[in-house]
Amino acid sequence: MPHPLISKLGRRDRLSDAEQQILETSAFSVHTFAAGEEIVAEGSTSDYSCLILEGWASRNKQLKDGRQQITAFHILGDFVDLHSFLLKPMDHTVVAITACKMAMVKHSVVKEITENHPHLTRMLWLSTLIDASIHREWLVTLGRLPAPAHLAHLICELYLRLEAVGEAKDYSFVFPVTQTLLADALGLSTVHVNRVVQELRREKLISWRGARVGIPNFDRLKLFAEFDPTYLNLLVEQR
Amino acid sequence: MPHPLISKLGRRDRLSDAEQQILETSAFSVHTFAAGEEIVAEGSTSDYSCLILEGWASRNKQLKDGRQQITAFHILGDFVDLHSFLLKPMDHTVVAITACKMAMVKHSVVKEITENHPHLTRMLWLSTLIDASIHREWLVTLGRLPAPAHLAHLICELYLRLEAVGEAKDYSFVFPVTQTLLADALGLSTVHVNRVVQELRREKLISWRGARVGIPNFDRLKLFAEFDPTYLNLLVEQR
DNA sequence: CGGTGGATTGAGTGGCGTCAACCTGAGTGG
DNA sequence: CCACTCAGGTTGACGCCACTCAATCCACCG
Repeated sequence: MPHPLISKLGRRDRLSDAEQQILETSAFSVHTFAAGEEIVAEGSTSDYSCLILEGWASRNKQLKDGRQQITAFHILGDFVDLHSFLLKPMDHTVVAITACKMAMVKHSVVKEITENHPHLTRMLWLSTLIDASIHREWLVTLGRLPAPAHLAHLICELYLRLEAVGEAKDYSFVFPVTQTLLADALGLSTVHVNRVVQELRREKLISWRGARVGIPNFDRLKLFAEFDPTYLNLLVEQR
Repeated sequence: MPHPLISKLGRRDRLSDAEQQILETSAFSVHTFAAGEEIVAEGSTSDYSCLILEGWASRNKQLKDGRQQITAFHILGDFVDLHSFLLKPMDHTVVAITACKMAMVKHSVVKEITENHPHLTRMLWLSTLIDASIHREWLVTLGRLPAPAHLAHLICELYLRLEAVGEAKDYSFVFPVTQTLLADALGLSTVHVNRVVQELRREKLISWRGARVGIPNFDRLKLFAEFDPTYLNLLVEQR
């Protein structure tokens, strides 16, 4: 199987063989983390970044009273904390949602890429820009959409992102997130998330049994969520 | 006076004389925009980016019903849409809040920097990473803080950012934003913003007369807002 | 001196929070 | 094979934060 970051970036621009080669050999080791385990601590300064080979992770920011906000969900091929290459110290925690296999890449290797491989540098830069673009979309859905549309929007996004890396098809995917975590991502209470999930089920906008989410009619869900996939930059361009 | 982007980046790492020279000569022209004018349209694909030399701008995303969410405020030295260098098409609008003087930089110039000036490339990358870090902090304040703390947090952030580019001192700054715009940034209604502003005034956490905001006791405001400036990356580091 | 954008206020409503209980299914150990 | 545990999902009662609608006030300006 192809390297997940190569597939992910390859959806946005063509990578040369040499560039693919560099990415394939960039990791110095592969670590496994258990579900719930902290992968990167807030306030830490590391000299490597983590790329997901398997599993789901999230970026969390804690408040003083113990509540938290999830600012991103990450899946196969995501370079979760690539920004820690330049941003120090980390402004948030990275937590494994499921068991995760992560490729660890030294910052010195990233730095070497920026010194000698301008196009590949731009592609890595791009991947952090897409993260930022998703942050902006989340700001809109969090700030302005009612809770049901907000959840629907998140499901549209995750489906397309998963589909782009081959982890979803036929409008169905494995969603290993509890309603409690979902509440932290949507800025809601657990109780209200539960009611909103039931509403979407009742309206036949989604099905969700166990860990599997299904979307009976993607266009209807998109319309309901005012979802426009432009911000995911899923087009091949010269970059 | 020094070039504002040089001051901004210089707060995060040392720039060589050659790098400063490149930034100073990077603009192909300077444009002026009137207050309220659209600087960059959503959905457009331009071949240049804009750097603020004077004034305030915002990034806006519209909903179908005409409501909008502001995802960022930008001030002197901010490279507002540098990400459009790699991200196409634009996922949001850029609007002038006040009259704005903008330096226009061709993407071909940025690309040339990525080909030949790795450290400067990293510094430009850094500036987009700081934007993303601010987005994440906004997600937390929007999702989890009550409205008064949310507003207080925004005021702490803007004060420090303005102070870092010499546009604020002595805990006072010009804030040329109407309560309507503030509502769009905070994800609130105009009416409620008004009540929240009055609450902060009543509690003597801020003063706000005309366009000038004052902070009588920054530590109290920080505490009230749970504000921690780490995410602004205002420290000089090797990057 | 009327027009206009922005700030302010009041009344009524509803989305979402909190608290507290209860249900369900998967895993575990006797 | 069944009692027990426990995480996660579900439900009800009740209250508040923030919304909508609508009016009014104020400063500035042509």
